[in-house]
Amino acid sequence: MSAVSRRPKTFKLRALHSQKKFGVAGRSCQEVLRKGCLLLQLPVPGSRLCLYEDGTELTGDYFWSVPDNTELVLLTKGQSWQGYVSDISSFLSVFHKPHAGLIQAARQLLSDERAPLRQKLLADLLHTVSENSSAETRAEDPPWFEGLESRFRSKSGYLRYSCESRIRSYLREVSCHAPAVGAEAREEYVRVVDAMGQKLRAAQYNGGYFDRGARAGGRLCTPEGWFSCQGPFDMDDCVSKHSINPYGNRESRVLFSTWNLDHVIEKKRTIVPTLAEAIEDRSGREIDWEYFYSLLFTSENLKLVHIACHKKTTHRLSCDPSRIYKRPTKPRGKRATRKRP
DNA sequence: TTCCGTTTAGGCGGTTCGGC
DNA sequence: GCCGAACCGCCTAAACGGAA
Repeated sequence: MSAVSRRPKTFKLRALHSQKKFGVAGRSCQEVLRKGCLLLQLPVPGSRLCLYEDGTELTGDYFWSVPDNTELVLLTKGQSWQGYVSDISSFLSVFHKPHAGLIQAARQLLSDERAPLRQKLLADLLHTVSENSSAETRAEDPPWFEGLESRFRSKSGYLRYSCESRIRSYLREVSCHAPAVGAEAREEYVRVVDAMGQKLRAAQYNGGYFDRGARAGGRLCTPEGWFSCQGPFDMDDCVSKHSINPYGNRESRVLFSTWNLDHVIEKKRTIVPTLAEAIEDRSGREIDWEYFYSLLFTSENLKLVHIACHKKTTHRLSCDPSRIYKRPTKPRGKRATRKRP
């Protein structure tokens, strides 16, 4: 059947970033394009049609295979359209620096909304855009400090404290294990714990992990205070892309306390018993306590995870046996020889 | 008195293990 | 298989004690 004898194909046509749609019919791509340009008052040279759904360009071959009333976008020279993705992207860009009127409009929508899904989306949206993460002091953002002791005067200071507090509790737990260590090894165990304690104090209990003002590499967040979930202990990444900015508002601050610093190699089941056993069996060798320090207190073995990514099952991971004891230093005067692999 | 570091008590939710 | 106890993984708020 020739194109001339066929019934015209119908489309819903719109210009880029316009919500207004027009019905257009035609027997060829060129005819629809010509009519569309006339209707939308756009130049025909350089213009083209593509599917609203996914941005596929409508060509002559493809013309008759699309269903009637397919939605099209008319693009002029230099314009592009990737489908729904483009809509979501422009929607998000509006919220990057939201206008007060937009927040007001969203609040109004939420107050009238009854559908749970839309309520949830609007509430989440408002929660996110009403953050005041750039504020740092109590004077700049009093609601953020609600319920906190008066001694906390800055957000970074409080979050630093919160991290220090977590790390200190790890040290305490290691220390509490001393009575379980054999009498002969106990003294050495206490000495090792003391050494780790000194190093921790010098590092200010690694409180910088939660401090957005800490140097890059020493913190787990962006300079704005955004933390991303590092995923369960047995995965490289967080599939759900969890993220949070506890500096934003009080609710985020409270919610952040449910995030965990998860030991990849477990503290109580593995690291502490391994350390105790290594000290008991050391027979003259020197414990590499800095290796245990890195496992217990540093991001080398700690993952910041959303509560849903915190797996409480046994991790079944063990310490690296080659790093438990310090390597003996080679005697002076003899040149070290290297074994070929 | 205030500040600050540390300890204690308690909460939640998970797994493991042994008795029935 | 079910149930409860014990244990483990985290966390916070409140209390405590020493220093400024």
